[in-house]
Amino acid sequence: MISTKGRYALRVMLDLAENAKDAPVPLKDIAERQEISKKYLEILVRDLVKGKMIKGSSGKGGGYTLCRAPESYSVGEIIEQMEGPLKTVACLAEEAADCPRAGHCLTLPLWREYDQLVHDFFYQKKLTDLLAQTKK
Amino acid sequence: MISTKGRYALRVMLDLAENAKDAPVPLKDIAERQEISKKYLEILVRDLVKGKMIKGSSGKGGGYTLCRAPESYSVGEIIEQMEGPLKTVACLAEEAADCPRAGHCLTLPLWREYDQLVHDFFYQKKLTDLLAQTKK
DNA sequence: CTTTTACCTACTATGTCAATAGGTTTTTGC
DNA sequence: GCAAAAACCTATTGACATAGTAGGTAAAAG
Repeated sequence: MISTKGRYALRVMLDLAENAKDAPVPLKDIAERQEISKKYLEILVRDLVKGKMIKGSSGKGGGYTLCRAPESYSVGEIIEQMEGPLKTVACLAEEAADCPRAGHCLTLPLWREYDQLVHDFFYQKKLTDLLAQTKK
Repeated sequence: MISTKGRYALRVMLDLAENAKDAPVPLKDIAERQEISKKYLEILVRDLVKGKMIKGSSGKGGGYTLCRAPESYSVGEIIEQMEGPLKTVACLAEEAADCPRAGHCLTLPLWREYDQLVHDFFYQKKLTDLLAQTKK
């Protein structure tokens, strides 16, 4: 399950892409538009800043701006920034690399295939693909 | 993330498919082959029995047997039996059907598409598809 | 009537999620 | 230079799920 962290962060990114004219977008406005507690968004946004996906500027007239062009962000990288590696199954995480059953496990190929499917889906989807719907 | 419940249950089903000759397969044997605590497996197996996927018979010479032909079980139904509805995102669960943002949410179509992808993947995969690898 | 098996109830430690609360620093405009 | 507006920071909480463990009862066969 994709948690609110990832889902809200994606909405923040979309909101920034939509509402960035020239000035930074204050979190207060995003919170109101998205109907999400500003306090909670602060936490999420911090992770986005850490990941160099958005940039914050303090003070009056401040707010957040995207670091790159909207079409360059994949949904996958946003989700991974928020929730950690997009691993669908524990067997495929770093720590499980040494599973003694790996050689003959009947289910491992299935998880690999699934993991690949999910990864490809989210990394080929760009921020602008979601935005397109409104612009018509 | 798919939890151990779903993953272990799938392995139990595969073990049953592989080792069912004529007699029921005791859980003790499955636990040893799969290297999973028998005590924990008892809990998982209970859910499978409840879902009418396998049948248990008590007493000496007892054990578990599949209820249907192995090729008729999809991986999806096994996972859903163990972990509940295969919903990848809270927005798509029953309770969230009344989300006021649904009409103009930019992310909802993405989640729908993802959900469909996952659902199709797991429901088209049959138990026998995983088994095939050994039989060569 | 003993052994083997399934079946049942309860408990627990750990961790994550989804927030809330309250405060500090930075920047700009007046 | 000071007040307002914004980002930024630390800590805490309640609820829930996961991944088991423990100890027992019932049923069936030999």
